[in-house]
Amino acid sequence: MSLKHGILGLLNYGSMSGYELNSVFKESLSFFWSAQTSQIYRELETMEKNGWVENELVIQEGRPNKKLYSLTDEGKTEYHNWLSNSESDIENSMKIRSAFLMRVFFAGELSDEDAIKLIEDYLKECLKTAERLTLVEGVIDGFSTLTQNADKRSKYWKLTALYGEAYYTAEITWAKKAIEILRGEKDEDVNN
Amino acid sequence: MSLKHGILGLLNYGSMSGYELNSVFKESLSFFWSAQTSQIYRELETMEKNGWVENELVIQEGRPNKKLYSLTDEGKTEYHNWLSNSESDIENSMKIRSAFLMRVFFAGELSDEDAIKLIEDYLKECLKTAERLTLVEGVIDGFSTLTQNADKRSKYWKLTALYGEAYYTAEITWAKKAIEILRGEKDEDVNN
DNA sequence: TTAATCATGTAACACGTTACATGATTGC
DNA sequence: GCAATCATGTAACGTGTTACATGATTAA
Repeated sequence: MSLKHGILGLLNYGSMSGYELNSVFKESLSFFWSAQTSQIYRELETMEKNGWVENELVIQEGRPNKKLYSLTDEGKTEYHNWLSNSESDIENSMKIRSAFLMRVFFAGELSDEDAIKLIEDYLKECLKTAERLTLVEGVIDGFSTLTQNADKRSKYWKLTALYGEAYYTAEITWAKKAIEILRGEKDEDVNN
Repeated sequence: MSLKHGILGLLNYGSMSGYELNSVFKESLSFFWSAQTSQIYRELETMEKNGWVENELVIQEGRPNKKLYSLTDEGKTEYHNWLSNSESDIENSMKIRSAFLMRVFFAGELSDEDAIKLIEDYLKECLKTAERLTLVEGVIDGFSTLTQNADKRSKYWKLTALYGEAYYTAEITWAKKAIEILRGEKDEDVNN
């Protein structure tokens, strides 16, 4: 149920329309929880049925009308319960889900060259992503000027950025080592 | 579509019933791609409609009859295409999806103590999981004696285990550092 | 002889993805 | 004046999760 709680968290910063929510989501939470636009609109409807949010229709000129969503008291309660009752999601957050690793698992079916190329392609993407990540701290500083209580919040935002760095560093280290191992074994074969 | 391809990969080792597939899946692929029993049965049906697998009903005594699934030529083709056309899934494998990180992002709403506890709980789970992982190499060695061509395959299986070690090591390092940072700032506050 | 678990699945619902629709406004 | 994109969504389908059903066999 994390998309719902991500939305609650953002609406807790202030009321927003679905469109704005979507943009803010993509600039912040999408780094560790991606979601399509259509999904956000659907979740908003469900959350409204749950009584977690309510909306006010804002009539606009020259552009489509919008629904300004805000948290209800029930929504705030739900949000704070989710935040404090840690145990629930942690087990799920332990799980790795990677189609790439599945391919590595089956890479014995490929030639050694193709297997090495597979990991090299992954390494390249990781390097790219890691580089993009260095820009995130800047975004955080920019975003934090938009909200009150910024110091306390941005401290935690930065911890998630730090996580990203640690994560991709580990991916890169592993990929390099894997390639080394595979190349090493290949050369041994050649020498025997 | 990775569940389908995981199933193709396992059936490529030999024909199996849904039940056996499920067990083998849980012992091997579930480490990086979890799936419910019910999902595996459904995917098998879809894959049969796609012409990727076919099944033969085996009548049994004293226990339920079973459907022995095996790959068709089309299924083999699909499997090898998936294995070699790397690009497709790599972008998706870049994505992090973690409800835990979402909580960290919003942890500014919590007291410092509760925020630290959140990360400590995560750290504990990571340590547990990392420990369980050391058992995996043994499982791999055991499993590899069951199949032909074991050397080449188990080399890649071990790379995925190596990945797991690198991954959880990074998580643990990050979590410890995060706790240190949060504690450090707390103590500074006390001293000012 | 009762509880666990083996071996097979089905049904319903929640969540995620892809593709499309509408009309205004801005940039070239 | 034409293309891009802003701002709002809907519809259909694919994937993942939860809960349940059946009857045999094995272990305490």
